[in-house]
Amino acid sequence: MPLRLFNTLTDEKQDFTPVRPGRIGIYVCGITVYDLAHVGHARMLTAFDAAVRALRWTGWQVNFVRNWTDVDDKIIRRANERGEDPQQFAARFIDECRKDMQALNILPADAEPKATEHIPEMIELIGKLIERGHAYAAKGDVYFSVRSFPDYGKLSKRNLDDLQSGARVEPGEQKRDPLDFALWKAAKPGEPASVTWQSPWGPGRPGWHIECSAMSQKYLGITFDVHGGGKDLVFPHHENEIAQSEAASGNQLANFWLHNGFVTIDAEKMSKSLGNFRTIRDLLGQWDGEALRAFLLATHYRHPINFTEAAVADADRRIEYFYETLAKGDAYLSQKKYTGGEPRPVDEHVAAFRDAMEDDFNTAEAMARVERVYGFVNARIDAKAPPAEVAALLHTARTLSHVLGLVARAPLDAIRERRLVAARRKGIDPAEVDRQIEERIAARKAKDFKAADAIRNKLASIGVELRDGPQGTDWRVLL
RNA sequence: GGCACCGUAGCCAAGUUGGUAAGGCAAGGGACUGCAAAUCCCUCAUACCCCGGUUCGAAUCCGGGCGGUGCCUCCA
Repeated sequence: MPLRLFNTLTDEKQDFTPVRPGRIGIYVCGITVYDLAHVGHARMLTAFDAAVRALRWTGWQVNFVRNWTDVDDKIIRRANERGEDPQQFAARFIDECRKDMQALNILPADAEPKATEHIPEMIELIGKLIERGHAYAAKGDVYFSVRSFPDYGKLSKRNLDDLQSGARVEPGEQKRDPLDFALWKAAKPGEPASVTWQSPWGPGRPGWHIECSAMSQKYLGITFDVHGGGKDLVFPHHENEIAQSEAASGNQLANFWLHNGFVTIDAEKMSKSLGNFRTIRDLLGQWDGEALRAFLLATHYRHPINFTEAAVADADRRIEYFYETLAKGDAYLSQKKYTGGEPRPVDEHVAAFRDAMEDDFNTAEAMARVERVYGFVNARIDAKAPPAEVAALLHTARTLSHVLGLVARAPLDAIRERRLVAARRKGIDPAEVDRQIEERIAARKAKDFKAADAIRNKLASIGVELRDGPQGTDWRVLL
């Protein structure tokens, strides 16, 4: 099956055709770093990470660019409030964000350009726009003249007259038309030197949109394959990028535009004003990073996801099931002294998974396919199937999970780590649990099942579940 | 007001270039177990917000409603 992608530009699912055969250039608008990243950022990161992994796995040579916006009004304001230099402030949050990304198993992009490191490219692009009559300088600011670009609105399906009514001019702005937007902002009194650059129009700093036009062109060329980001960027950010890039070059910016849906909380968009804002960091204190990732991948990237504890718990259960199955499979093969070498994946399952991912990155469908494979692993082990058969299924489950960026750890390590996270969430003391288990083992040896059951019930009441097996007694935290 | 999106079982969620409803959770039954848990097997939507229309055939297309969300200002 060919790769099919839903394109915001055409509002339909289309067969993908690359600019250059076998290669895909992708630019995704990253994060503006003025605070810890939230679950919405996690969704964007996870969606495009899974997409890139899937593309590589299916044989595409991918050039993936994800930028950092490290200069903007909010960064400057926040940094000022804390008496910190804006550049250092932004750099600090990039570091914090990278920690979160690691926990979510997000791979680094091929290039992660920062806006502040591409000021000359932006100045050059702005110069070209002025030259071509699409932009004008006014008292140290430079604005893009929206009316000079006839295609304006083609991505967000808006017409200029509708926009006109809602547009407004901030005090101090020098716009000729309220719809025009800033390419360059003159430095204001008191702004730190670290966020002020010299330009032909005087000292200042770039507007938000121009960085993506400049950086995407630098790393991916004039017309590239895929441009992505959150749905809220469609207007005005991506619309403005298109206007800048296409007005400057006369060519299409990107052939496919992909936008991920929002994460909502209690069915409302997260926002600071509503106070329903959840940072990744906050969640990682309670949940396993892979469980969060699985939660985000369980819904198609374009649809909204409603964040609930129950939904994350559900995803957590799946990750648990995956690791338990891997551990059981590994144990089975080693017990059977299996030495069949590198097993072949099971074609049927690989094909079903691949079809799902190539259908507009349908991770929900793909997850269901993977789960089925784990189910087969367990079923065949229970049926005492030949090790070679189990090995093939196990290998398939692992491979496909890795494409989704799941199950990255050694099973036994993961199970132990996950249990600690869960115990912390529930306020359970692992050492105390171990002590009680010792007591119960003694009771069971003495055939005092009444005492043994009493201990189990006591532990169950605080959310600890015991598992008696041939190797002794193990425990898990109930969700 | 303009522009998009969404409405599928108790819950979550695929399927929407039409062909007769994936999967998960929960629930019930069974195997296994000292009892459990884990695991496996079986059952679980004549039905896809409502009303019309097109069609041999519609959850999928068209029209009209109802309900919800987002964007139109910074926002993943």
